[in-house]
Amino acid sequence: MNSDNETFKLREQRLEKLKNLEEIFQIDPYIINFKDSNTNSKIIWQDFKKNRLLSQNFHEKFNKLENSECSEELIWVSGRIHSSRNSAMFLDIYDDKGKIQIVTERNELSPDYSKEDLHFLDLLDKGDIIAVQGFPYRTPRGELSLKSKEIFILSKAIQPPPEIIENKRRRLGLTDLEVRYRQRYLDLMVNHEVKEVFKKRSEIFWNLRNILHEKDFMEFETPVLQTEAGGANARPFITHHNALGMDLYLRIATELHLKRLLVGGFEKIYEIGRIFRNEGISTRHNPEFTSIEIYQAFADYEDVLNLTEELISKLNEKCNACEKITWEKQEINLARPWKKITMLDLVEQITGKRFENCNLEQAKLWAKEIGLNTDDVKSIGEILILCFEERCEKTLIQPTFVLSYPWENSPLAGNSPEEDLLPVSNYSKDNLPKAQYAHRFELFIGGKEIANGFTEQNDPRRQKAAFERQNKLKEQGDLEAHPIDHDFITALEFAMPPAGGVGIGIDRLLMLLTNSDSIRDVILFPTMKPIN
RNA sequence: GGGUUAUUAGCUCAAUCGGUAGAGCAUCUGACUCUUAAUCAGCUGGUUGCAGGUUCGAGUCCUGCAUAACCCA
Repeated sequence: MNSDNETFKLREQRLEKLKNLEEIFQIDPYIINFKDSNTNSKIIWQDFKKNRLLSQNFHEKFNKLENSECSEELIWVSGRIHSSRNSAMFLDIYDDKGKIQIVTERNELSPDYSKEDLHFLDLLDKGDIIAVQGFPYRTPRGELSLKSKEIFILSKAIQPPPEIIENKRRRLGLTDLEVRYRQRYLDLMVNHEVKEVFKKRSEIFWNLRNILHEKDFMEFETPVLQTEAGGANARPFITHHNALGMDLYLRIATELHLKRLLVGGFEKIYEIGRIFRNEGISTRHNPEFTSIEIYQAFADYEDVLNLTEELISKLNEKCNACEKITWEKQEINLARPWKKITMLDLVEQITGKRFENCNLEQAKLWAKEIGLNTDDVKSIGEILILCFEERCEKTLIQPTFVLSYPWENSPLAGNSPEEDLLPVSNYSKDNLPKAQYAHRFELFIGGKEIANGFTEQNDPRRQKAAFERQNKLKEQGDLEAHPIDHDFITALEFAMPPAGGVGIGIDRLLMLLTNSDSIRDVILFPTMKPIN
């Protein structure tokens, strides 16, 4: 990352060793470069590929060896040198599954390993990737090791790795967050628990697909490049298509295309995909993140609510031993069934105000009593949402489904008000509909939104009205308001079956399941500003 | 967008009131065929994030910039 003298020197030292390997030992330190004429290297490489044992299998297979006992079976292992003790007599190498100690005996390696007062073992460095052929052997002190017969450098490290954690009490390893995120390979190389988090990430994706597959859901991919970015309220990224000579948006949701598939006749579908939202970066927000959206035809929000509960419970079973887990120092109990409460009741519980059977003036007065600014608010529903977001969300530590959202911020959900059928121009400040509730839920755990689902709006007239209302907000300067998607309205006009849909933020779910405080700890390469 | 804090050797960190830039580990050289944080001896290693300013003198004080973390909107 920098070009300091010391870094340069360490690099030069290693390049010198590399040169010695090449010139004195006639070894290519990147073994795949062997010449076709070099049959020896070719045979070694083929034999290694065929007979390599992973550390896990090595330990299982030879676990029975007694202290000082040496097996007669000749095997191959490989990995990165993490530590070298006693002039390379003991090398700890790590492969994907764990550690193997290599025991080398200088004098017993063939004469080829010593030339011109140089010993091959002295040209090995921490960070090098080597292959070792040898005999399984348990040292007198009791560590299962491999006694080397042949050692080959597969790939020489020109830069030293960061300090490797050997002992959690004393060594800190790589702690610089910037280096950990910018050069994640170093983080993975030396911080074993980081690797565990990302193994869990991979397993969760696998399990998610597996569970849905068993329920007859099909996975599809819909476009990332779109002429209108819809399906959510968020600012999109803009990109440019050269040949078409036009700007395109990166998607902010997968929703509207998946619902087109419901119109087409698929009944149980989902997409796991990358979503891009042009907003701030924080411990809970990365500009690109991964969501899963699931749609089920001839169903409603209750069906996908139950599916959500089942999915998250099962995923937790797969990666944690217990239903009681810890997140951000809070104990969270994922035992089912999870709490369900309407937004109206919840706001009443927390603030003592029930925003029902009242006019807008009264509602504003109550909101003011709670200490909320209602200057820009135009309806009771919006006040309710404000109270919920400002006063209630953070209190939802245990899994809670919040039900019945005001239609104002649910433009794609079913059960929109009758007034939606009126032309938009009929709305005026004094003629806004009273609060009415969409068939919608959001799941909160640890005070954070994890999932959002609803019965899908399938009335093209009401959907169009909702879009037009959003578009009006857009014209008034709301950058996150939903654009009108005429093509989607057309699709609805061909009739979409009643359906339930849910979206789950997978990165946040992973934060929960892996007890991570920052979204950057569950995303391999989080978005970072370039240096300079 | 606003506020707070941080940035010193390859790594992890010290440096009192503004007064010679320091340690451990790593690297390197050697000893030892011994280990598991191996050990022992020795040598290296610095434009203190960058650019200015104040001062006899700045790692330390001031201004700006860069990056990051945390908090707020």
